[in-house]
Formats: sequence, C-alpha cells, structure tokens
Amino acid sequence: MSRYTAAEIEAKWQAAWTEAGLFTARRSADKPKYYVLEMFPYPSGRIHMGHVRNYTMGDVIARHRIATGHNVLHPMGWDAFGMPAENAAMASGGHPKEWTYSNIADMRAQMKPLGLSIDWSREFATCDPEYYGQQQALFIDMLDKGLVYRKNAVVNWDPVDMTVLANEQVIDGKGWRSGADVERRELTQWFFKISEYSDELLTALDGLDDWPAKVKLMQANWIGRSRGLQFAFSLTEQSHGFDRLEVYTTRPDTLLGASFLGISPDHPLAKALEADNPEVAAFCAEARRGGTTEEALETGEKLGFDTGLTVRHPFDTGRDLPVWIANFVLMDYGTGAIFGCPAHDQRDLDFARKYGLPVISTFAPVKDDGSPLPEDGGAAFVPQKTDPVIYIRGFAGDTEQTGAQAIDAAIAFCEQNGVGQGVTRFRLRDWGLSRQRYWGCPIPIVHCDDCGAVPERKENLPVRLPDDVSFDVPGNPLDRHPTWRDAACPSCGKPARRETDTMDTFVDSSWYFARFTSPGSATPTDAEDAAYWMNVDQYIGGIEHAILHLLYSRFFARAMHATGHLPEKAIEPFNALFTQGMVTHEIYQTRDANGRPVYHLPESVENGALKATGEPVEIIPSAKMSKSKKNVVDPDAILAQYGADTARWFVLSDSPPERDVEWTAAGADAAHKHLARVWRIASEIAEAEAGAAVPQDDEALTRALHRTIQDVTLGLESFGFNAAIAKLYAFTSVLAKSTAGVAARREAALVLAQLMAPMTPHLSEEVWGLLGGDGFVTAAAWPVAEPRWLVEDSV
RNA sequence: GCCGGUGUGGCGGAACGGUAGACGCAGCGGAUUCAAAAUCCGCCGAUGGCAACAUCGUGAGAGUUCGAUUCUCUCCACCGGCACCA
Repeated sequence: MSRYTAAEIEAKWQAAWTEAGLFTARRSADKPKYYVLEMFPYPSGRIHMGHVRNYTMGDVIARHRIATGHNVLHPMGWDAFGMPAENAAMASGGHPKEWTYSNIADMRAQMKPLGLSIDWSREFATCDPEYYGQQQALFIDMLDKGLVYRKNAVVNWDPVDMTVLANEQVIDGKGWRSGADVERRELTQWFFKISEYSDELLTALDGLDDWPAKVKLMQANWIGRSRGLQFAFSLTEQSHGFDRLEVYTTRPDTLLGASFLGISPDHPLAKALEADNPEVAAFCAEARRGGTTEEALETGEKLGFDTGLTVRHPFDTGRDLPVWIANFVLMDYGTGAIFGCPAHDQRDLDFARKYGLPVISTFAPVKDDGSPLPEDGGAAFVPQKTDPVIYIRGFAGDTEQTGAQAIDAAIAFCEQNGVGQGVTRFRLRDWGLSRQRYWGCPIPIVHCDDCGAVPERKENLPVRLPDDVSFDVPGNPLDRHPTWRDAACPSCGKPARRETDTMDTFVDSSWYFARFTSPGSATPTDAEDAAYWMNVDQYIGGIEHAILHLLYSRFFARAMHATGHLPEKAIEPFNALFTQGMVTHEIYQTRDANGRPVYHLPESVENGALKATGEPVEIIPSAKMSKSKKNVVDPDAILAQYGADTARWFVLSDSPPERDVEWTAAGADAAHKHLARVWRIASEIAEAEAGAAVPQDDEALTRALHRTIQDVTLGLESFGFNAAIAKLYAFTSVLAKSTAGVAARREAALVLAQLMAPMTPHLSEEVWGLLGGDGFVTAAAWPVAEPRWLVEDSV
C-alpha cells in the first residue's frame, strides 16, 4: 500500500481537470446557471492565507454546485490599479505597470496549485487597456445620462509636497512624507450622482434576503434617510448680501431650546466674512487644519468663532441667537448650517460650555421630576425618538408624547406658520471619483477653452496611460508629462487639454463582476451573456467591504441598467453575500538592546524559542497576519509541506467561516493526518477481499452514511463548513471501525470521497479512482440522503 | 466620536429557547513495537468526593421565561468601517 503523497496527486489531477476543460464556463440551456464570485485580489505580489481561505470557500460552493448539476461560472481577475504600485515605483524606481503585471504573474502561479475550479480563460486585470477602455465608455454613457457631474470638494493637501494626500497618507494630521500639517483644500472634481438612488438603494435592501443582516443594517445607516425640517433664520442685520441662513434639523422638536447658530467654515457666509476680516480668515485656516476623515472631524477639538452676527428665533421673538463659525459643522451634509441646542445634544453642550452659551431645556424626562437642565459637568438629556417625554417648551401642548410624535408635530406646526417645510434627507453623499494620481483609469474628458469639459469620442477609446512617466517628485506624473495632455477638442477640433485626474479604484471594482460574463466583448458587456450569467448567485469577501464596495457596486449595476449595459434583473447584482473572517496568527517577539520589539517569522520559532539561538520569545495573541509583525505563513511553504488539500481542509475546519481563523502548525498537522487516514482507509477497502467471513453490520454504516450526507449537504449549503467537516471526521471514524461488508464499506468510502471533494478535490479524485468510481468525482452527481435511513430508531 | 460585530474548557469551536462543551488540537493513560516513528483504544470544564454523586460554570451586571450560551437592557474588552487603503 502506497502512502498519501499530496504533491504527485495534486499536480496530476489539476492537469487532468484542465485537459478535460471541466471549469470552462459556456452558456447552456441544459442546466441552471450558477455564478460564484470571490472578491478579486489586489496584486500585492504574494498571496496570503486570507486569499487561500476566501478562494477555498468559493471553490467549495462552486464544486458543490457543479456536483448538483449546475452550469457554474467561477472567474478570477485582478484589481490592479492603486497607490501601492506608485509607491513601489517611488521607492525602487521601477514602473507601476511592470510592478503590477509581474505581481500578477507571481500570484497566479501561487494560486494555480490550490486546485481551484476557476475558468482562467476569463481572467483580466483592471489595468488592461481593454478593461479600462470599456470603463471609460461606461463613464461617458453615465455622463450622457446625467449621472456624472463636476463640483468642488475638499481633499487633504500637503503644503510642502504640494500634493493631494489619501486619507491613509495622513498620519495624526500630518503628511506621511513631509511631516507637514495637512490642510483641507477645495478642488473641482468629478462626481457620480449616487444620491439620485439613495432612496432606492435603501429600500431595495429589504429584498436582499440572502445578505447578512449586519451588512444591510450598516448600509441602511450609511445611506441614513432622515425626516427633518428645513427652514431659515433671518439675520437681524444683513451681511455680505445674506439676510437669512438656511438650516436643516432632524430634531425640530427642540427648536425652542436653540441657543446659537453654527455655520461651517466652508459656508458661503463664512467665506465672505473671511475675505474681509483677517481674524475670521485666521480662524477658518485653523479650522481647516487636519484630515478630511469623518473620524478626524468628530474626534477633533471643537472650535468656534463668534461672527458677531445674530439671527431672530422664528417663534421665541424675545431672543436673538449668535451666529458662530464652528469646525464640526459639515458643508457636505444638510445646508452647512445648524442650530445648536445644548440642553439636548452632547456636542452642542460641550460647545456651549466652552464658549459660555446658554443652555435652554425644552423637555423634562417623564420619570424624573428634577431639573431638566444638565447639571454642571453632567451629560445632555438626549431622549430617544421612542421615549415618551413631556415638553415644557414644545409645539403640541405639554402632554406626554414620544420624540417621533413631537418631531411630526413640530414640522406640522412650522409648516402651518410658514416657517420652513418638512424634508427627507440622506446622509449618503455623491461619490467623488477624481484622483490626482497616475496609476488609475484616465477620466476620458478633454478640456477646451471654447467648449468646456467634453467627453472623448468613443472611437478614440481607450484613453491610454502613457508609459514614459517618472516618479522622482511628488504629484501626478500625468500633469508633468510633456505631450500626453495635448488633445484635439472632440467637439470643435481645436487644441485642448486632457483631464489628468484618474478614477478612484473603487470604480474598477464596481462592475468587474459584469465584465466577467463576457470579458472579451467590444462593449462593456454582451447583452446575451449578461442576461444569461447575471446575477452573481454567491458573492464572498471580507466584511471590510460591507459598505463602500458593495454600495458602489449596487449603484453601478443600476447605472449600467440605465445606460443599457445590464438587464433590469441585475440592478441588485449579488443575490447572496457571505462575509468571511480573517486568518490570524500568533506574534513572536523579542526585544533588542534598546527594548524595542523585534518580530520573528513562525518558521524561525520552535517550542517558544528561536530555533537559531534558543532565545525565548514573547508570544502575543493572535492577530491579523501582517508583514510588519511577521506573523505570516507563506502559502507556498504550506503547499510544499502538506499540499493544497490539507491547507484547504484546515482553513475551513477550524472556525466558522464568518469568524477569524487562527493558523496553527498543530492544526495543519492534524488536518494532514486526517487526510492521510482517509487515504489509508480507502486503500484498505480497495485491497480487501470481498465476501470475507466477518460479522456484517451494513445497516449501522448505511444509517451513519445517510445521516452524514444529509448533515454535510446542509452544512455546505449554509456556509457551515466547519460543522460539515466535523461530521466528516465523525463519519470517518465510524467507517474505520465498521464491521460492515466490503461492498457496503466501498460504497461508503466512495460517498465519503464525494462529500469531501469540494474541500479536498485532489484526494477525493484519487480515492474515487482507487475504489473504481466512474469518471471524475468532480463531475459525479452529488449523493442524496434517503429519508428512510434518516429516521431515528431509538431516542 | 458615530455605525456594525464578537466574547463558551488549556486552545479552535458545537449547541442557538430544552442533557452546555459535538468534532479537532493539546494533555494523560493503555495497546502494538526489541525500541521508536506511524497507527489504534480509552480518559479529559472547575471544586468537593474512593465512588455514586453534589455544587458551580458560556466577558460583567440586571431583566423576560417553567427553563437563557441563545431573547432584552446597561457596562467592559477586542475587532471591522467612517466616503482618497484596497
């Protein structure tokens, strides 16, 4: 009896599958189609165990669907534009294109030995001109449909390097290279009008039955529909042509508690004041310091400047409210102006205390007859919309009502009295797609002095990136290129200038799933292919994409339908979504002479000490694998040591797929031992003499077998991979100990190979062949549990 | 700061309103072996007890329920996202 040698088996079966064309997807009327997609990787250069886990899960689904008679599409590509390629070029002088394509080649070579059921004939990278040219065509179609426009937006500006920084490049409010204080600066940028679909993107979440509830909730909160009151405060004295300030509030029930007005430093009135008042200008400059992230704005120190202007309260006519410029008021949301109600909003209360503004309560808690005013240093009283409260200063009498009722009453009262109107607003902002970088899809626009911003003619697409660029100075090389900007105006033919901004890489990943249905098509999609293959039946990826990538893709699917590139059924492109956890590993650390941590790779550590020197290491609990902490295992090394089946089996077996899994050498050893055991059991059965005179108990084995078919099938269909594998462990033990006849054990081992095949396809093919199974196990029909064997005969 | 999630033996986890700890790892004991590797069998939450068994036990605290790991609330810790990382 030979031993289980993964390396030989795996190479053999991978070649056999490829030769048989088992995974090449073609349209077919014979079988139901099934489209499985894992979020495509960024070509960083090496695959990591997280990729292995992600693609293994997709592969299990794909192979199970093949076995249940589906026509499966399971493609792979590369999300290939982005900053790391430019950073590499800056650091080591190469070219982003060469860096990227070389990484793709390396990663493809690492992925193929995993034995994934991928249709490699559909592979593409988003930096292929054939892909981004179609993306430019899509952009132009969306522009025609009014889904693209230009407006000003703020970016992180590094005043020393004179360049725009990504949020990632702003460390503690300073530029990552220059160390200079970052400023917020306005630029004219292109936007997708995703807000046009706010309501629909929100409402349609209800129909996504096979999406995780948490993802739908996060998206709903992100879109953030709110009902509120928009109205104007009149300025007591006109200033710079302003006689009123428009305000939006979601809590009009607290209007009688208003004690000040806050406007954004980017509000037109603030800008007008800034122009002729150096003090205001100094304040606004201070307020514009720091990065643009919501986190930086929310957690930064609240700063205010009293403009000296006042407004009249629309109802409480005895009071005028001061107008402050406040750095926490966002120009992007609402009207860029708010009224502050310190008694019932913590942020407003902090601000009021800092600047000595009045605190005016409008209601008291029902169950508390003490003072409704916050005590010195106490928190603001912020009732939930569902809490019953009594308003002592309200619009609907002083009876007990919930906040929600009071808000409705306040809007109605204000509308009746001609003060503003109830409006529905969304938190969702339009999607700014302009990036001042080289390694992205060029925005296909030409700027003409006479005609303005004109889209390039489609016959001139793709607008290709030039190869001759340098990265020796900060900023966008396209801006500095001697000739690339020169273009003829597509409208009037006069000399004009190309747009040098490129697209956000999120654009690239917002429609790749549609492109996979016809990757060679001369239009973004092919109507027949899109109609046949869409939607993605199962999408799998990290929870970190729960909001942006998935929301943008849902928007793009709608935009592609509006521009005739996708059928209506595809406006929700992902029927089912699964978000998987990370692969983690312990961190091994020693200290250098200065007490600074030094990290060590897992393979250099044995029994809690360095292999080389015997020095003991400090073990830090498991964390996401990262190169800087050196807590990484290289899939290449794992595959060389154990083979793909062991790696696949282990990443699925040890944790539920939605949770993090810790990679441990012991766990991988155990997985490998188990596969060797299955091999051994199958070999013994294959060599056993039929009809040997042993006591036979076929029924118990058959009963266990059908129970296992049932449990494993249900497990695979519900992402219960770890539980399904536990059942397979248990059944393997039953089979090993079984006293059933050879025929029954052979049958059971064949079915075991089938049940394991989605996880360990190579081993299963080998066992299948050994026991005389017909054809490929990969192509064999999935076993079905017979109900009569599932009935428990004892309780 | 805001939004979302997670927390069960020494470890990964199972059960998800009804015997907590399936399955795996580690550990312990045994078989096989000249010996070892490999393999096979058994034990394995804590405390007390020779044992039968008893008590406690699912991050902390409260609540709903005949019954809570599971549902609700508050808190703590950690993780993901916060619109230019991908």
